[in-house]
Amino acid sequence: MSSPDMRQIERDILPLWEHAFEPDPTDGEKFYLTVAYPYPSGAMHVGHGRTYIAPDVIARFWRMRGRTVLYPMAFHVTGAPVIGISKRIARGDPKAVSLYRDLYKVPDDVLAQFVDPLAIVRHFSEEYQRVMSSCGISIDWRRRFTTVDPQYSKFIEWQWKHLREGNHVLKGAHPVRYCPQCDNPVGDHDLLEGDKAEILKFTLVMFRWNDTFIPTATLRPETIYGVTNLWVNPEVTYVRILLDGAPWIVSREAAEKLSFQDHTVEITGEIPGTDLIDQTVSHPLCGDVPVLPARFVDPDMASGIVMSVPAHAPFDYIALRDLQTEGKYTGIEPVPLITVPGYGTVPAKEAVERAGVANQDDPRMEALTQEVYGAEFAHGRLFDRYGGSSVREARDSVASLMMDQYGSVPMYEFDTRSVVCRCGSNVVVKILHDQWFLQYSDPAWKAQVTGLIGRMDLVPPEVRAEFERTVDWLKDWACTRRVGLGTRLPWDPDWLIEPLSDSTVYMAYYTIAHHLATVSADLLTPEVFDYIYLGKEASGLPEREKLDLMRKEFLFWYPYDFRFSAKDLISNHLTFQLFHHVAIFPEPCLPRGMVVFGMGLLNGAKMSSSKGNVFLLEDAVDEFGADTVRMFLVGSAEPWQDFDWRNELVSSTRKQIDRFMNTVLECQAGQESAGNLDRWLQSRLQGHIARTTEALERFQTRQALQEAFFGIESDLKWYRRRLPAGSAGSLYLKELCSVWVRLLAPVIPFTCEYLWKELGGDDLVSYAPWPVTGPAAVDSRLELAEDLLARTVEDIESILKIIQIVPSAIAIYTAPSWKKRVFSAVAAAENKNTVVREIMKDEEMRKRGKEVTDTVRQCTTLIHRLPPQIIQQLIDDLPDEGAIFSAAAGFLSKEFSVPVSVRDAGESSHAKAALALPFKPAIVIE
RNA sequence: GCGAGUGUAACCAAGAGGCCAAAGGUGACCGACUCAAGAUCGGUUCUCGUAGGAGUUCGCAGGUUCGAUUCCUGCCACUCGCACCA
Repeated sequence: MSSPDMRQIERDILPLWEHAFEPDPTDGEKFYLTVAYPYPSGAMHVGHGRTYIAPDVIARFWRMRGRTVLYPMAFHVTGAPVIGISKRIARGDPKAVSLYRDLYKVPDDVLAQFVDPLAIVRHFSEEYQRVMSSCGISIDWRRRFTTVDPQYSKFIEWQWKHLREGNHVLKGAHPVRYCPQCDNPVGDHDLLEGDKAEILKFTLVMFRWNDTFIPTATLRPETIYGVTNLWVNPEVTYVRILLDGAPWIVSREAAEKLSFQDHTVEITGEIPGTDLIDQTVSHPLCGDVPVLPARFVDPDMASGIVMSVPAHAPFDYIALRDLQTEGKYTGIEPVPLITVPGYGTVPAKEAVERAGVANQDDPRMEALTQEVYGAEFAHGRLFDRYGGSSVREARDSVASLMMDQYGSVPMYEFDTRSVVCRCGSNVVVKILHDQWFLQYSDPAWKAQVTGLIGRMDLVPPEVRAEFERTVDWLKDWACTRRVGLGTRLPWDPDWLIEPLSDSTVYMAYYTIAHHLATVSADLLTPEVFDYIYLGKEASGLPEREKLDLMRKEFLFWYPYDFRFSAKDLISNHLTFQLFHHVAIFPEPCLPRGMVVFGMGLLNGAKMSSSKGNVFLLEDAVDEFGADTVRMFLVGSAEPWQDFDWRNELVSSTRKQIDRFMNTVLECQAGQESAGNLDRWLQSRLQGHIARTTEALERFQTRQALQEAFFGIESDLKWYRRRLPAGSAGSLYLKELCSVWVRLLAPVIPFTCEYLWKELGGDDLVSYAPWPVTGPAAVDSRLELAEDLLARTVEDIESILKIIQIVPSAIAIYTAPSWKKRVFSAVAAAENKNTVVREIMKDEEMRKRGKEVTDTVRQCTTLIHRLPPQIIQQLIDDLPDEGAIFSAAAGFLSKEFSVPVSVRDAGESSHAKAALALPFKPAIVIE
């Protein structure tokens, strides 16, 4: 191939950009965009590539439009994952070693250093910067930092001081999944089994048996009024314990679990379930009830003993019925306490009978329980004698009544069985103490965020609903950890600030990061940051000049204009950062907009490092070239849509870029002076410029490419087709190419930077002015004329295809002037029904009779089929079709290789000539 | 299960009441140029048709309308999130 080598171009261009994108404040307008910084624990794949390339296209676009653009990057290093990784590598875990050595291609000597977690992030942040640069991402690397830099920690301390002063940080207890073996809380990724298990909060209802408490666990404490008995499993041996000194009876499993939930537990003896059966127990809210046997009672569920409400719990009802069919306990009747629409007095009984369930071992019992509980929770009301409130309210109010007055305590339990840690032991629910929370549940704070969201520019607009839901749903967030990398909580240094909570306002840090790097962390007191970010004066501020500089720079950039992130972060990071911004920054510094991205697929399957289904970004750049990767990633789908990387599609993108480059280079050969055709090309170009600009203003990278790449390419195709044989086009093509190269520069900057030089540009295309439309260059009559010609060519082709004769001549008959008058009348008519009458008022027309009414009908159909925009143009000014076709007769002859004549249909007696209509000439092929 | 979103021809994807048999790209097929090509250029790509036309389509089933890919209802399938994890 004669075209220049892409990789060579990249090597030549990269040094020109090395310090090209390091903006300082100016007098002009700024554009500040940020993307969620990466956690550099592995190599970048093409999915990451798009996350940073799509914003780069936007950054480059605004830069060319004259804005001072800031696109910074840093590395999020906080948290526990790399610690786990380094442990696994140190242990020689084959999966981890293979992932890093084989997939991420880490050299052995570097891998050896990975026993230090910081070595991992250090290595991969270098990788990230190198690969991002090789993709042409226009980042200001001066501002790079990591979240464990001492200066950053000082910044976080300042942030948290404000959060605390704003009463957004609270201390409390919190139930977590906990592995007794590892002695640590466990997250989803630490689990072998049960990663979807949720923690449920049961109320332990304290029944009394002599001097001992028998706690029954329930999610529906309000049903206490309908308790008829307790259930114990006769096959289980329960234990007697002293819980915080009080005598209880629970299952052995429950005793262990309770010991993690804020209680001291001492096992003092055993008691077989059978010993409890037929005993009488009591509770102030339901009186004396007997203890009965039931097989369905699971000792590994909560306390292992349950209270029985046969009127409302299908399990209880059927277990009681099972006993009664054996003739036992026939004196017990269900005691209803809730009315619910759709059910009679005893809902559980009805549900069981409707389903025709035979006994308590029926597998459908689970679903029946859900059905009855669901209905009662949604629409049920307690009887008046129990307060008459809705089930929804009563559940909480009865629970707190029990807690306050009847010795109840909560017990946490998973909603699914078998939650197993990676280490193999069973996970329990543990109550962590002294845990700090960000109080996202605070209605006042929520309201501030909701208000902010309402004022923000969200792209695409569909995500607005999801943001609003998220704010609504957000509960308090446990924001401190015991293990991991990160900043210590300033007022409670035993705790580390959790990773999602130390990455919420760092966009403000970027604005001054390069200055902070030159300041000793010791000097960065909260007063210093208060001055820089909030303009608050304090006595004894150090390095006053530097601080003033930083204050000025912060005010120049802030607030950020757009934050970009993938859609999976809506429910945490993207929303958190809004909470933190409203808590700390004044109104003028609050975020302006967010753009939410779709996810990436590889050959139709989800990209996943652990499954090995990834394509590394660096490999992609090596194989296809940076511009190809860029164009594919932003051109195959809009940023918020999911995209699918397929190598064969990427290769064709590469060909498109080659084609573009060759075309631009060839266009330099045009020598003729510009003619009508060039004016047409120029006129069309104005539309492409306008639509490309509009698309990029809306972050529609794909749409922009459609216009700027394929739109212009297809015009050029028509242009060349129209050109006389042997012509290389006119001098105008150079001008067009100058515009074209600039329109594509944000997407394929390497190619365009190279071409810009070839076209004689002095400076970087990255800073060349974005093309603007020239209204004077628009010639809609010319465009209409070419449109007519193209439509006619299509018609001729379609006729030729069908009749399959070798033509010897083609005649084009343009519509006679009276038909033009009919057409205009029909097109402009508001009432299509009376238009015939209007036209017939004309003497001339009346003479033609039926011919006119036929023409009206044909015009109506034709008008219906043409775009309204063209109709408007035709109403304003019908083109001189005779002149258009005569001028193009040479072209048409060349196209179809036969003589082409142009005549007025009015002067022909040919039968087909009568079919001629304005904008749709009759065609006769012989 | 709950919340948000999506479903268009072989594939990706535009269209948001009549401009729609539905842009653009990819792939496939046919030609041209070539010793040759995965390179380039032109054409075709729902079905039927010897005159620019007709017929059947836009996840499925209903409904509103003179008219629906576009609006409403229900169903089905897929994607993301459901928390202490980046």
